[in-house]
Amino acid sequence: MNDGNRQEGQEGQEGQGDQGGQEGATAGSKRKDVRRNQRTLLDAAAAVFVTSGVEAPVRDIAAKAGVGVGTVYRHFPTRADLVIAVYRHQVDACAEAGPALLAAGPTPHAALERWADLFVDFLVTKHGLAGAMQADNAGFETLHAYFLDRLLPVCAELLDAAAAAGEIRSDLTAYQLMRGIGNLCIGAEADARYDARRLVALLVAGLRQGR
Amino acid sequence: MNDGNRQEGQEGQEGQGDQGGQEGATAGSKRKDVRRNQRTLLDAAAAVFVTSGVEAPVRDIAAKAGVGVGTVYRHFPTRADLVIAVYRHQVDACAEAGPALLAAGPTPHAALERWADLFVDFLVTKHGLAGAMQADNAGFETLHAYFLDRLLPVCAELLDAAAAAGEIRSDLTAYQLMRGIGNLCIGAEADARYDARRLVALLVAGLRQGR
DNA sequence: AAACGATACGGAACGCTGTTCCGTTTCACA
DNA sequence: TGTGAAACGGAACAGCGTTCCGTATCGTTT
Repeated sequence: MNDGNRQEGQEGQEGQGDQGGQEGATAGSKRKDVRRNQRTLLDAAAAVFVTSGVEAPVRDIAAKAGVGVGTVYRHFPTRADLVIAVYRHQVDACAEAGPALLAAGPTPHAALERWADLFVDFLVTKHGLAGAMQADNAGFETLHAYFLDRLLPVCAELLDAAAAAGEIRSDLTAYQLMRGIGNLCIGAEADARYDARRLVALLVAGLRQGR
Repeated sequence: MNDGNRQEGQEGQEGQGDQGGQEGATAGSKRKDVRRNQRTLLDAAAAVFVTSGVEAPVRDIAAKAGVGVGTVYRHFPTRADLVIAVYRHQVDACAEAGPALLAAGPTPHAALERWADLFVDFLVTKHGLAGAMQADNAGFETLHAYFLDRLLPVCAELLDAAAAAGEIRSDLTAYQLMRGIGNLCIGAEADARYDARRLVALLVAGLRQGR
């Protein structure tokens, strides 16, 4: 689970459905230079995110890609759009893992535990992503919205299943749980003394109390 | 290297002990204007923190106090020192509440729950404090260190007592719990759908599992 | 009281951000 | 091959934290 990103699949994202909509600028262009820059930019961003975190200066990404900053903003109107584009399929994979775990796991609560671990692993391996995903983070609202759109239904499904099975108390919203998990992951990659995974496990365990 | 020559020898009180640290830089000055500005600055900062959060621009604080930015930095070498000075008393109160709750509460775990509530209430009512307290937050290391210095022993005491009483698992460090609580409070004040107190309670409840 | 030396003062200036703007270049199509 | 539309680069703008330094003020000394 180390590398993860790379361009793997960026070229594959044909962008047919694209419910997010913000991808309009970078869909299928007639011009070759546009497509090339788009791809170069995504590769450069992925590389810079790994070394400098998702809050790396836009100029760094532009430099790494060998383009001007204007080009970055033309392709990705906001930094969040760039982050989304880079991590889109990993988020999707996380979303798709939900139902699979629910079907496979011994109990809904076990599935929830595993799904949480998956989500945590994703967040902590992307330098600064958890922090950037914060709701109040100016300029990253789109990122926050994307995570919610994609993962909230999955989280709700797991939560509902566990509640229906009588395993957990049913009065915590999926939104609260998602934010709790996301918050617990903030800064985890920079602090060896802190184990986000552990705390998230504790939180999920806490859901069982007084079921 | 560039020409960033510092001239030392101005701040004469560096070796002065002052460990627990009253006010950081400017304790008892001979000059009247110094003391006056110090006070004005603290009042202004407190007011601005309430309205704009602890990450408010230094210029705003200076303007509110009617002084130049240079004055702010002379009194409080870093923004974190200003934040610490403003909230010191409340942090101290929180630290002192720990042993009191332990003595009063029915069980150590109940005391831990109440203390966590106290800490959460403090954090969420100070706009942005939880985020600023983050370890990786550049320029706020001092703040992080102060919270740790002050509250970690208290948290450890509560945790140890609960563990000794057999109420909780004993393999979570006080540091991890503190960071977990702090993290869960991030952005709580800006999001009505999110209830940090609730999630922290869940986390603390999770400590009981498998005791 | 007046002059003096120390030091605090204000705010311009610096370096670093994200973002916008626009003159110039490149591309696809005719 | 010509041409117009679109993308390009990067200078420019705005806003941040922080530093620097000439000037103003203070407490002391004569």
